[in-house]
Amino acid sequence: MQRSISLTAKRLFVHWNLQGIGNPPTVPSFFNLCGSGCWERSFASASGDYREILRNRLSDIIKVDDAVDLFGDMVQSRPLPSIVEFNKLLSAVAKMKKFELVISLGEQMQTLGISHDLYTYSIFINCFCRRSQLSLALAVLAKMMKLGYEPDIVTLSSLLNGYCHSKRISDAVALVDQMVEMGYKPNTFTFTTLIHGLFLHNKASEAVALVDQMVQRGCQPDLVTYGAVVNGLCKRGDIDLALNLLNKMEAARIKANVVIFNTIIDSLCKYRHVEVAVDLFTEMETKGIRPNVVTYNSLINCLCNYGRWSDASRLLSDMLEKKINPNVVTFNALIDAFFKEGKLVEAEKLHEEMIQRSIDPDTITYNLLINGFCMHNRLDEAKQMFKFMVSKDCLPNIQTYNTLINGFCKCKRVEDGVELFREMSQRGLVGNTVTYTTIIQGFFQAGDCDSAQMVFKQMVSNRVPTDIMTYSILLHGLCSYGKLDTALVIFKYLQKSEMELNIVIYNTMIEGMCKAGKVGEAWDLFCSLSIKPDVVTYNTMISGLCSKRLLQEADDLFRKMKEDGTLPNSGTYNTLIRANLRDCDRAASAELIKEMRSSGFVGDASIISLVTNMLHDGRLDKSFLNMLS
DNA sequence: TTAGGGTTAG
Repeated sequence: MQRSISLTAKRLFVHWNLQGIGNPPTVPSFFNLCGSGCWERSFASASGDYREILRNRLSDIIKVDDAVDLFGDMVQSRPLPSIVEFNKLLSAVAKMKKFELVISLGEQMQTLGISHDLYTYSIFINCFCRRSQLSLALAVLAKMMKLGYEPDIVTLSSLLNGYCHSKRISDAVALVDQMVEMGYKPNTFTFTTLIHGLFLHNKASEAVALVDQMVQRGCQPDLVTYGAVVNGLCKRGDIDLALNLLNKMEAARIKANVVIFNTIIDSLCKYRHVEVAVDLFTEMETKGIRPNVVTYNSLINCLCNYGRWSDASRLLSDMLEKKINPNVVTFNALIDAFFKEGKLVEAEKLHEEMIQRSIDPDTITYNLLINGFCMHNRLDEAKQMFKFMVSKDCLPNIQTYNTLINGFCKCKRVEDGVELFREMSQRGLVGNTVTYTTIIQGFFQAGDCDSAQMVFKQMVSNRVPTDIMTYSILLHGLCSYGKLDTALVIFKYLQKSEMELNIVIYNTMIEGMCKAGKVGEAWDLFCSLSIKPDVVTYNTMISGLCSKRLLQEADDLFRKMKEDGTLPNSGTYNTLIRANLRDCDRAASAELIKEMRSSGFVGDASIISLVTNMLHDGRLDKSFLNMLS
């Protein structure tokens, strides 16, 4: 028996070496064995009372501080508690996800000469794996095996988790196969870990297939397995598959819990299937699963986003009736919704109500309030709220500053925005892509092209990542200030880069070229588009052609646009009508006006004044004006 | 005594 175990261990090493891991790294010093056996004093001599107290304290650990205190007492008590008690403590800390603390306590144990056992090592391996320190986990495993401890299915499942979290999904899959070959029997933990890993690496179909394979391999998926799969599917928007799983669970007599329902309901909300979400909400109640505050928050938020106020308010009362207390998330969703509806007073009242209900507003609450005021150009109130936030010891984060900076920039107060940027940096917050992009836009809007370009240069030299928004704002700014050549240099660089260009960028360049009179170049770019033009692209190009009096070409493009399924808008018609009027083509103009009117659009101010002028000098007759109104 | 998943707000 003993012989077969050590043989297995050896094969395991061969396996890892074959996988190219090489020799496991050196074990951290604290894992070196010292004084083995000498601390293996049992609790036999300790009084029953003491053991009872220790057992109670171990099972009562709720906070990290409790655990640390208990550890201090344990290492001081004589005789020392057994390794079993220490393991229980470490396990409790690991469950709080304080993996670093677990490692540090292990280090202290080693210093004190308390040696580890298989369970202790398994806990460490788990901690290193959860922290994505796979090499350290492997080092502990190597040490452990050197000491004669054979990894069990738990140890290996932890390690599997490490592979899954370390971009080594194919190695993870291979590890499970290897485990089977070596006589380990994968259980629900093993499979669930791998399924979760597959989702993490975007291998959803493999993950779903593995659920069925589990059954074939004599392993029934449990609630946790289904939870992992439902979550993975919902995140990708595969909600139908997630709903199918609910049925599968029912068939397997596994009762879904509220979190699983919440996950699906929230996805349904996000993917705009509100009615299905509400139905599922009713269904869970009939199935005896009580919705909680999260369920209500998802639905209320979604209904508010759709402007379905009465439905949202009905749910809110329903929630209160059922004695489910709204929390900070509920209030945040409502505050946001009120601001978006322009109900500033109501939003502020909600903030007051939170305080009355002793629900502490958090950073998100303040960010929403600040953003709400900024959206409605109430900069002073926004700034006041910012000060209030700071006075309440709620630390502003990068988003708080970005919101305020954006508010000031939109009001053409870019200098105030820059001042905030300085303040932010003094607080140790580093500007991100949004911060720089906002300020670049602010300078352009304030007419300061040079400063905008300077900020962009600074952004690049500070290695702040640029994104598609940065470039659309930069190119748009440069083009509108007549710096087409500079814009072209950047645009050509972008075309060669990895960045996936969107239609907005192309629209900007086509517009810039047309405005600079280079309609031919714009046309070439338009013809070379590898993505679908949108209504703005067509309008810009049509307008460019019209500016060169290429009315036939503009009309051809107008037809092509409709053939391609792009609906013309008010801008399309107005551009074409204006051009045809200027060209004195009354018949074409009249035709277009008719079509425009039947599509529900009207002539804009420039058309009206153009027609009026033409009436005065006799180029048009009165019937034209009648057609327009 | 060791291992697995998951929900809400900007």
